[in-house]
Amino acid sequence: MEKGKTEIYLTTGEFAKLCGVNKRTLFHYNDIGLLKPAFTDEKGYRSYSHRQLDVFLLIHGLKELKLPLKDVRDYMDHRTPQHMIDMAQRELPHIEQEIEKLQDIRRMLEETIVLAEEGLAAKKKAFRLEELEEQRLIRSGPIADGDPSAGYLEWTNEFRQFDRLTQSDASSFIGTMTAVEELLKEKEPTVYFFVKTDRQREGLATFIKRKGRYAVGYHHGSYEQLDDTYTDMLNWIEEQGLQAGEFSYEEYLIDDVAVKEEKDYVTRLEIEVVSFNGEI
Amino acid sequence: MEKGKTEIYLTTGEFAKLCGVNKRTLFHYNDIGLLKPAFTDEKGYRSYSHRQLDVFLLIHGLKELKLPLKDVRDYMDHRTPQHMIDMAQRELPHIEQEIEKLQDIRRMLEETIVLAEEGLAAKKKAFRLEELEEQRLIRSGPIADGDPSAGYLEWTNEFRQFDRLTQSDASSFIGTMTAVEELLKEKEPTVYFFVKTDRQREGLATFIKRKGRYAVGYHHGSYEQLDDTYTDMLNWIEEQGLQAGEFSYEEYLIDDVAVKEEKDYVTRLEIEVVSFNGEI
DNA sequence: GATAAGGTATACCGTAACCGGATAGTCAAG
DNA sequence: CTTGACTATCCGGTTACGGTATACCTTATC
Repeated sequence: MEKGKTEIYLTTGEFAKLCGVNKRTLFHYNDIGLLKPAFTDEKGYRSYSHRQLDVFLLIHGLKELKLPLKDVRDYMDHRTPQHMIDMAQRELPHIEQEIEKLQDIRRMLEETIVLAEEGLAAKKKAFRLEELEEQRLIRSGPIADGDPSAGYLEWTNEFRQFDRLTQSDASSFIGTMTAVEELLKEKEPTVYFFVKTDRQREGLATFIKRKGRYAVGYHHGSYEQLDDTYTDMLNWIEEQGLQAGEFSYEEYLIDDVAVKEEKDYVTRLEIEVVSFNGEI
Repeated sequence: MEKGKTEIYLTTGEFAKLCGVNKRTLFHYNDIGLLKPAFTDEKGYRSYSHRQLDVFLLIHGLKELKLPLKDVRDYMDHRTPQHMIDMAQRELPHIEQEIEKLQDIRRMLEETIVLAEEGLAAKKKAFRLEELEEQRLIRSGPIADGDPSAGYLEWTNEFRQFDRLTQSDASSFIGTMTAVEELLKEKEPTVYFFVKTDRQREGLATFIKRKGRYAVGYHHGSYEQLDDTYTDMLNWIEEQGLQAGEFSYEEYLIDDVAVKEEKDYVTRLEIEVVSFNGEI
């Protein structure tokens, strides 16, 4: 029909299949003036050129990068090779961001699995000693009793602000630590929030959790009863001829994320331990 | 207030900021029963627990993986540690897929830039000789004159089907090749579509574009006039005391994707070249 | 050449996942 | 005790589609 070069024309259905989308999507793109068929015959039947696949793929890719179709259309309306180059160079960094976001999600899911598995395997009141490695923590300031949310918000703001600049390898899950001597006092103990991290971070308060022996146990159920398990653990430490060290740590293995009821929560407790002679 | 462990409560605005989303999103999640504040006071004021951030991040992450919120809610309604583990393990492969999709888009944008830049730099009718490396192509069958779309559709179907299994390092852009001897005949020449690839692929017809000397030139404008440029190029080859080889190749540097009008298209033409004695 | 199967365009309505604005109530600081 | 900044609720709007009904068109088949 055409005298020029090979041009292949497809019906809406064929082209939609080629693009891997619903036919309605192509109608929609036509309606908003984003991608029109190469031509439409007198009966209203549309014909897309095979070359328009590239255009569709570009649109589809930009949409994947969260560009609103309106913006894509604005580009398409004024497209020139230079605009194209500029736009592509503007968008390339967004791809990296999106990939890093996905990697964060992957880390979260992987960690969630690990925590949930440890929680499922946790035996009640079975305390033990473990040699733990040094661990770098990003730690909040002490959470005051009066207005705890102020300190928390301040810390998370700092933290997440930082997090958005330099991509984090930090765990997404928050734990808490407490001075052991405050654990069983009448008044509320001073606690610190932390997340684990691998790297040193300039400008964020980090804290080194000491390498050494820890008593490890699991608390099952509501956080209200944590004190009981702490008491049991401290007694157990004494029975072993040992002495509690400076800090205790809590990690929430199974919580809101994995179960609905508080009674099913599982929390991992660690208490630093020293021998009676005071050595670590 | 609470006698148990440190629990921090935040207003909707604070929690929204912590989550990095609009406050309305939290209302929405409440409305659809996905994430409810830890409690609501008698005046309707909501309080979210700081621990609910994890729940929000899980929801947000799953949404990023294109899981409908309805499905997320179904999970949340029946969450158990085992369901959580199963779900996370189901979703992890999707993350890889999403990442690969983004990498495909990156390749497309990068290639688009390269092509557009070459197109912008292309001088009209300035032919030259280039030594080109061997290039592996995934090539369609000959596109018949009678019903060209049949062959094209068959090929792209094979190709894209294959593409979805083994992740491609193929270029997204399609070129064409033609036997030189058919170029200037009266009837339509037989053309083949191709995409460049690096790897060998079992089960897909590949073709090796020969290493060697090529005459290279650019055609500006509509594809209807390609014949003219081909004629000029073939004449030029003769003037150089050379002879055209077996195949010619077309790559579309600037087309629909980068400009609106056919007159601004730029196409790169390559014609295989041999010396008069018949050597390559 | 009639028919049936399947494909097409138009029109209208519905959906998911929000966002914005108006209104009215609430709270904290000076 | 007022002022400014927050809060909840209600209503409607937005984006990017998807479903369905209707009527028309095309192709393969008998």
